[in-house]
Amino acid sequence: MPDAQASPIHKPVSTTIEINLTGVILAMQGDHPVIYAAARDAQSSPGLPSGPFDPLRHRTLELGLRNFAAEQAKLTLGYVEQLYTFGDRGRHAAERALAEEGSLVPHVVSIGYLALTRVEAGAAARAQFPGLYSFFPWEDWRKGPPKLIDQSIRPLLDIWAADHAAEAASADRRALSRRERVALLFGGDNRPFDEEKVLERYELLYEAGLVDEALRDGREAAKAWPERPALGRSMQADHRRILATALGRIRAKLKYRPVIFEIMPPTFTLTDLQHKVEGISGHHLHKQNFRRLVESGGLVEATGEQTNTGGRPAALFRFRREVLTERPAPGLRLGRSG
Amino acid sequence: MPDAQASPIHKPVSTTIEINLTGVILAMQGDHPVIYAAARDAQSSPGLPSGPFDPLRHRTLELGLRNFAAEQAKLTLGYVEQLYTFGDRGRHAAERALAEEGSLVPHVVSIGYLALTRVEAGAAARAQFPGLYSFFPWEDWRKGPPKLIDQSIRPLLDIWAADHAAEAASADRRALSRRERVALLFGGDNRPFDEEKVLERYELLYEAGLVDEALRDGREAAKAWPERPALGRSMQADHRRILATALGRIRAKLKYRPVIFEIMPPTFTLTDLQHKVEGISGHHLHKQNFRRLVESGGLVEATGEQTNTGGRPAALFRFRREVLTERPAPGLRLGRSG
DNA sequence: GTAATAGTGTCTTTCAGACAGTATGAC
DNA sequence: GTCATACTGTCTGAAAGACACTATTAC
Repeated sequence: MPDAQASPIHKPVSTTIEINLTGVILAMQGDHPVIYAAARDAQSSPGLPSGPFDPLRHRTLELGLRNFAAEQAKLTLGYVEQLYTFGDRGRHAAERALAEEGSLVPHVVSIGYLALTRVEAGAAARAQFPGLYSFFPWEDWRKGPPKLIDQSIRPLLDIWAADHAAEAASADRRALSRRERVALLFGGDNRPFDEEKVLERYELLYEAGLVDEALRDGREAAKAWPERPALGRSMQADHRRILATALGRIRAKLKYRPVIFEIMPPTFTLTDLQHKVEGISGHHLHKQNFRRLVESGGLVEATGEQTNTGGRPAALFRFRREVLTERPAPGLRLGRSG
Repeated sequence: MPDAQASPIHKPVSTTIEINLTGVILAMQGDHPVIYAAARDAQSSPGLPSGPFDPLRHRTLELGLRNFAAEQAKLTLGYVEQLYTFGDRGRHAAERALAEEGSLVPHVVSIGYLALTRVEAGAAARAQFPGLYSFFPWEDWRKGPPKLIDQSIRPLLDIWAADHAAEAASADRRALSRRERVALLFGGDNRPFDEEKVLERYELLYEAGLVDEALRDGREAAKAWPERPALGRSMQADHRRILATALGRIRAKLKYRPVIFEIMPPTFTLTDLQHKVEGISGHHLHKQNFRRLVESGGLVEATGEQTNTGGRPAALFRFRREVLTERPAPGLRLGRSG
């Protein structure tokens, strides 16, 4: 790596760079979170809407993303937020090989975005909106701890951690051992499962060679697991990693910003609201506490109308925009269980 | 990246794109936060360490940034985190003019980073480490509400908000009015000052034409304030915006991650810890509550040693690494005042 | 009535915020 | 002693978390 010591003059960059914009478009179908993802054909993995940023076509990065969403998913996005910029070399294995031989294949840096939208459950569109948890089955704790974790993930990760137990003892004290990381991220032993650490869990599984990232460099892929189970569906390129980032982000954000209402219809029942929040945060909530939080927190107000859907009619509510000006961080300071 | 049906083929991007990496390197000098920023000469505004990402030289984006920090600030960074990717067209006004005539001047997208480091207060280096609050004097509430806000900022923003009072009433109900935004971001009238909203405040001031962003497009610059006061020092390019992002991020992160210890020496007194946290978060803390939080939260442990610096000797503490594995979000759940 | 869904009342534990005090050193 | 800094004990009120109970509809 040539060091131009403190000189502010840099040689022109010798490979072309391409900026890829990729969007996670999240919606709810009933109580289940879904994302827009299309597969080229029945064989290939689904991919998120994406495309190259072109400063001549797109006035800003975000407008570029909105443009791709409109073209590919046929959706006009409302809420959009930038997540993270992924730039690891080897993002596309094929490109990498070429690039290292000095060709001019562009290096790709991708910027991930999260968009929230309301989608009418058109039956035709359903195939294009797979369930979010089909990609991360270990993240759905609404029916209690997923069996997948106890039956597959933890046993395999224990083997993976045992491999390094010896080194860990002598190693750098600043870094956590593999065993500690597994315990921290997947809970168990009275340790809580922190639903926000979606990306960290995904990266641990990737590091252990238990999930595939299509076309990524095969650093760890050689570590063969003869009886490796299918841990969720994979996606094109690094889209599954971007999706993990999105899920972690929105789970965190629910707690201090009223983003959930971007996904709710204009009026809704509190039970519906609770179920959708549970769908995203991935665990059950205590009903009474949820209602208290949401009502006494001034997040919603009754419309006066009611639904009738089988049992006792439910009161309809709407989002109270005024909270935005009343409280610094209006969110659903959600606790656990219920 | 060719895609399924919707918009399969994208034309090759016709302008070259350059990715700029820019780092905010934050340290403490005593109780005061400082950043690395160098000016070319006495006349020009200071700038953060930065440079173009070159995939042939830098294995990852972050390594590229570390490289520029080493070259320009002569610092080997420890903790580094990505902040945000800024891509507005017109990031460099001069470039923009050329690019719109179809020339091949690159469009610049910049990725901001935050790094935390310990710096020995070498007197020689001091000039290169200006105080953080010299760029955002309205963010330092340690001595109470800054007079600048009451004497300059709020009166000017009130004028700016009054300009739009009429439109606001009729306008889109989803958007907050100027008056509401001012009240929300700068507090007053029994509204709290939310110290995390650093970027939002900066952007409001920028929108109102009260702060300069060197070389940015002059959309709002025409709005002349005849008696405009100096609201903090400006920086090169969009560096001040990146700095605002960094300050907002670390103020938020302090509360749920033990990042402060990246800046602390290996052992420290609780008073010193409190003062440094106050320096970053920008307001005073209640002493007893702070100590209770930090000790009962298991964030620190006594070393058994003591200092003697004038008064009663203070017990020395060190960071307890074990919290990382004990609690999901170990931070200083700081309250207000003191 | 029974099943199904909606909604409430209140207790306990935890913890943030604030009070006012005591302890140990240099001089 | 006085000044300066370090440290502690305890009250209060707001919520988070959990308990069990009542209400209104369709059939």
